Parts: sequence; C-alpha cells; structure tokens
Amino acid sequence: VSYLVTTTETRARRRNPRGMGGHLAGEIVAGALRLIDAGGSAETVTLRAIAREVGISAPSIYAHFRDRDEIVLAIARKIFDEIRHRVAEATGAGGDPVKRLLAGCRAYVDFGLEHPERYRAIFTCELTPPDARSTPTSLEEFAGGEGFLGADAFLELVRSLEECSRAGLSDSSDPDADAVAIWIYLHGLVSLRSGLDRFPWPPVESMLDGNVAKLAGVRRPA
Amino acid sequence: VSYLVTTTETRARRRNPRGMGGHLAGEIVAGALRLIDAGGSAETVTLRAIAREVGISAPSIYAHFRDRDEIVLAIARKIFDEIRHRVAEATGAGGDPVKRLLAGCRAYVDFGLEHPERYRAIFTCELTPPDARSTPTSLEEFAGGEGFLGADAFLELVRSLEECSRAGLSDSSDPDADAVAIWIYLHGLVSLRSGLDRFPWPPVESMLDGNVAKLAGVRRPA
DNA sequence: TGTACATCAGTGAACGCGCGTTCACTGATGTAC
DNA sequence: TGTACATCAGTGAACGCGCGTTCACTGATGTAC
Repeated sequence: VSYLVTTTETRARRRNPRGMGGHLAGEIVAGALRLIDAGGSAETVTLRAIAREVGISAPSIYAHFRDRDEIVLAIARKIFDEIRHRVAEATGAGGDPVKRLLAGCRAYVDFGLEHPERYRAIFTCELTPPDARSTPTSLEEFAGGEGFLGADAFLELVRSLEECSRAGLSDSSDPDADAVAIWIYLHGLVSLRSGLDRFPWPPVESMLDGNVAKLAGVRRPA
Repeated sequence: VSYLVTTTETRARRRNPRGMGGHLAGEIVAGALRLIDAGGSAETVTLRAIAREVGISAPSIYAHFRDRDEIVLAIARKIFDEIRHRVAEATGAGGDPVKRLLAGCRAYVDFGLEHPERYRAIFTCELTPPDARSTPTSLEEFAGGEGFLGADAFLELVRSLEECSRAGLSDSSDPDADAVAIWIYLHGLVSLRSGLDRFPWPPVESMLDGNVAKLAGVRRPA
C-alpha cells in the first residue's frame, strides 16, 4: 500500500480582526502571485486554487472581488506597477542619457528574467482594462489614456531615448519609432529566452547593451 | 420566452471508407487548427471541442492519438513546418545575400501577423518534444537535435546572415550572436504587435528592414 | 449466387474531477442601554 | 456590571458545467467458402 501524502498545509490562518476585513483583498492578490510564480499559467490560477493558497473558502473571495476577472486585473496592475517602478528607478539613477537608457533597458529585462512567470502572465491575460474603449492614433494619446497598463514603463523608455537625441548622443531620426523597436527587442529577449530555456543563449550582458545601442543609433559605450 | 439557438451544425459527416480510417487523424489536426484560428488559446482547444468541430464523438480520437498532449504536439509540428517552409521559400528566392536575409525575416513576420493565434499557440504549448532531453551547449548541437521544433527556421536565418558576412556585406563580428538578436527582434515584433492591437504601431515595412539591417550590421539597402 | 463471419470506423453512456458562483448560515466581537 | 443586539469575517453545501478518459457496444463493409 502506498500513500499519497497531500500536504494539507493546515496553515492555521486566523481571521482578520474586526474592521480589518479589507486586508483579505491583499492576501488574495499575494496568494495569486505566489501561484503564478510557482509556474502556473494565468489559466491555472483558478479562483479555488487562490482560496486554497490563501487558506480561506472560495466564497470568501466574493466579498472583495466581483468575479475572477477582477482578480486577474488586480494581479496585472500589480505586476505592471512593479515593472514601471524598477524601470523608473533605474532610469532616474543618474549618469548621461545613454547610460540611463541602457540602465532602464537592463531593469526591464532583469525583471522579466527574474520573474518569467509574472512577465508571461501579463501578456497572457487581457492587458487592456475593460473601460478603455477608444482607439488611439498617436503614441501620446495612447499613453495618456489607460489603454495599456504597461504604458508608463514604455513611456519612460521613449523619454530617455529622446534625451539621448536632444543631447546629440543618438543619431535617431525618429525617437518614437526607435523606442518602439527597442521595446520590441526587449520583449522578444525576455519572452524568447524564458520560453526556450534549453537554447544555448549568449549571456545577457553581451547581447543587451550592444543591440540596444544599435537600435537607438547610439555610439557604442565604452 | 427567448431561445438560445446553438448552431448545432448538423454537419453530415460521413464516415471514412474502409481502410481510410487513418484520414481522421488529419481531420482532427485540421479541426484543432481551425479552433486555434478562431481565437482559442492552446488551453481552450480541448479534446471535446476538437471532436465537436470535426463532427465525431470524443472517444473516436483515441484511435489516432494516445492522449490530448499528442494532438497538441502534432499541431505544433504542423505550424513549425509551415513557418520553416515559408522562410525557406523566401530565403531561397534569389538575389544578393542581404536581400535574401531580409526576405526571410519578412516571411517570418508575415506568417506571425497573418496567423497570430497559430504563432502564439506554438509558444504557449510546450515546444520541446518529450524525447529531447540532453542540454546542448552550442548552436549547432542544438539545431542538430530535435530540441526545438522551430530550430530549422532559425538555422535558415543564421545561414543567410553568414552568407552576408562572407560576401562582405555585413560587418558582423559574430554572425551567430547577431542572428539570435534578429530572431529576438522578429519574435518580439510579432508577439508584441499581435498582443497589443490597440497600440498605434508604425507600419511593418517601415520598421522591419531598417532595424534588421541595424542588428545585422548591414549597410541599409536602397 | 448466397451466407456466415471478421474487420473496421466510430458511438453512447458513464466515471470522477475541478471549476465559478449562489445561498443561507455561523460564530466571534464590539456597542447601547 | 450584565445583557440584548447589530455587525462583521468568513463557511459549508450545493448548483450546473465541461473536461479527459474508459468501457462495452453497433452497424456497415468486405471476404471466404
């Protein structure tokens, strides 16, 4: 006879004190993030699995979220916030514009490679909140609205490239278009690398700076 | 009283003639592809949904596939074959090496943008067949094995870049690494564009050739 | 030419499961009198 | 100080659903004699 010992994880959660019931919303999002980090795709992270992870019953979630979609949206917002924060921190760290552009790109890629499941999750679920309906025609208009949750992180990139251009450090004739190209490269790097872990990738450092510099029309840094 | 008319789609499928039962395998893969094209993620394409689409009962599938995973693998193989074929066709169409490199990239991207669901599907499901277990250390070793179903299409890219280099048309000091960078760019272009359809993307033509040329270290074509 | 039989392509019913969501509820904690 | 009551944080049981998979089967078609 063999036993399958399911780790019941008795996890003696004690209920929040009176008036602190709102804390559960945070615990729910945190639990969902833990599930994503554990390798589950955005679809494996079910409402019931979250409840199990947090240590509550499934119906308890409905006091804090209208439905499953609202949880997914909350997770996406949180992940995007994290990316934006890390990129902004790197970009604002000082140095000449080229250095700051490259630091921002590094921060973006580092986040993606450190948290491949989170990065993947935000591109697997719906990225646009349901209330954003109009179709923008310019970059500014797009970033101004709430069209794409990650718009801020991307705008940070555009701004640093424009700075390079203004400082005469980039011969980019169209910074907006080149920022898009860089973003495409960064996204491709993260998603291809973490999707194909058996591929003999060159080390990140050797690929990133040089290729971003090429796309940005920037003289290679020393 | 309101009726929900589910299009029962009586689809009078007649059984395959004697000895032609094997045809059903093809119909199953074709049906699954239709489901993917219709917008379903790789997980929405369930065994029962496929059976419904093809017009057979669910158990009939087991005569041709061991389980659901085997169908998914068959689909992935088919899609990769299609990409490889289109890239090889474009690369082999003639012209100077740079022209052929760019044509190959265009073919890759065109496929991805024409069939965003198919492209997404192959990167959502497991890409490595279960029998490939060793971990390669070089590009050649990787492409030699069956490690990644899409290896052939990528190798096509490496070869055309090496040709450019040999013909003195590229100042790439490391064609393998630059081919990786290009692939990353192409993948990023396809997957970001088709994931974010509300973003004001510049037209493909204006982005592709120029940026690939930059990454390849190739003098911009006229 | 007729008939028994094997083969083949595919079915229908059933299984146990996990899902999202609903409903009426419980039991601890603070508050008013 | 004691007690009735409202509020709050969360439950347990149940619903209908679609899933992958299994099992024993059916009914048409070709073949041997």
